[in-house]
Amino acid sequence: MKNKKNELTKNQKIVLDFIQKSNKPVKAYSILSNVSKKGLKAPPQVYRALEKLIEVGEVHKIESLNSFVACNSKCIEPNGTIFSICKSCDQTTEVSNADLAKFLSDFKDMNGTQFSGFNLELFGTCKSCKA
Amino acid sequence: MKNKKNELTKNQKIVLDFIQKSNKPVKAYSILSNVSKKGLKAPPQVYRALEKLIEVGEVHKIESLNSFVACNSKCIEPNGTIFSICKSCDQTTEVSNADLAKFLSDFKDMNGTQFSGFNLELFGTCKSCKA
DNA sequence: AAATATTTCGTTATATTATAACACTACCTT
DNA sequence: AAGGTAGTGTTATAATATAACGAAATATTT
Repeated sequence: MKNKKNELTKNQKIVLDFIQKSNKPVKAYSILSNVSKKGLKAPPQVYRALEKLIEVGEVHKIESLNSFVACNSKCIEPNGTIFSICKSCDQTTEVSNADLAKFLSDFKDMNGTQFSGFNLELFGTCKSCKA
Repeated sequence: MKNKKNELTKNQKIVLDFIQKSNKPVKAYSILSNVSKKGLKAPPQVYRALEKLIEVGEVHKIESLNSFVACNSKCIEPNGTIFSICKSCDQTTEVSNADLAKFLSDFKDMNGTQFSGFNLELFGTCKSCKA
C-alpha cells in the first residue's frame, strides 16, 4: 500500500480549496498568487499539488486554456473529460451526458482498438455572453 | 474581398512545408530551429505563420502537446478536430470517422444549444508502442 | 523503536511556450 | 498614386512549466 491514510496533504488541500471556490478555470500562476499568503511561494509547489489532484481526479486541466477546474464530481467517465467552454468569456462547465460519455468510451479506431482516455472540449457561447 | 490570390505567403509556406514533412506533431520552437536557415529567426514569425495556417485549416494545434500537425485533408468537420494520441510516443493521427464527427457536431447541451466547434483528443497506445 | 524507503516540501534556477510593440514593406483595391 | 490591409523583421518580455537538490515528514520493514 502506498499511503495508508489516503488523504490530501496541506498544500494539496489549499490548492484544491482555491480551485473549488473559483467559478471559472484558474491558471497556475493565479492559484499561486492567491494562495501565497497560505505559504505556497513558488511555482513547483502549485504544480506539484495540481499534479496530484489531477491524478486522484479532483481536478481537471483544460488544455486549451492552460487552466484548471475542480471536478464537479458528476464525472461519468473516469478516464475521460468533457467540457463546454465559452469562446467569449472562458466560462467552463463539465458536461455530464451519459450518451456522449458512452459513445466516446466505446469508440474504437479503424483497427478496432479502444482508447484508454479522452478529452473533449466543446466551444460555444454561454448564456450570459449571448444575452 | 480580403485577398485576391488566396495564397500563402513565403513564411507560411515554409512553416507548412516543414509541418507536412514531419510525421509527428511538432513544437513551435522545433519549427523555428528547423526553418531558421530559411530566414525565420524569431518566434513571432513562426507563431504568426501558425496562426494563419490554423485559421485556413491547413494546420491544427494539439492542445495537450502544445504541438502542431498538418491537416490530413480528410477533415470531415470544418469546426472540429479529432485526434488519437499515443500516450507513450506522442504519435498523433487525425481521426476521420463520420459517425463520431456527426455525433459531436450534432451534440447539444442541456438547454438544447449546439456548439460551434470542438476538439477531441483520444489517448491510447499506438501499434509500434504496443509491439 | 530503529532503520529504511517513499513521498512531500521548500527553494533556486532555468526551460519552454507565447505575445506585445514598433517601425517598415509588399501587395491589393480603388 | 493613394490608401488600406496583411505580412515582415526585430527586440524585448510575458506566461507557463519543470529540473534539480537537500531537508523534512510520513510509511513500511526489520
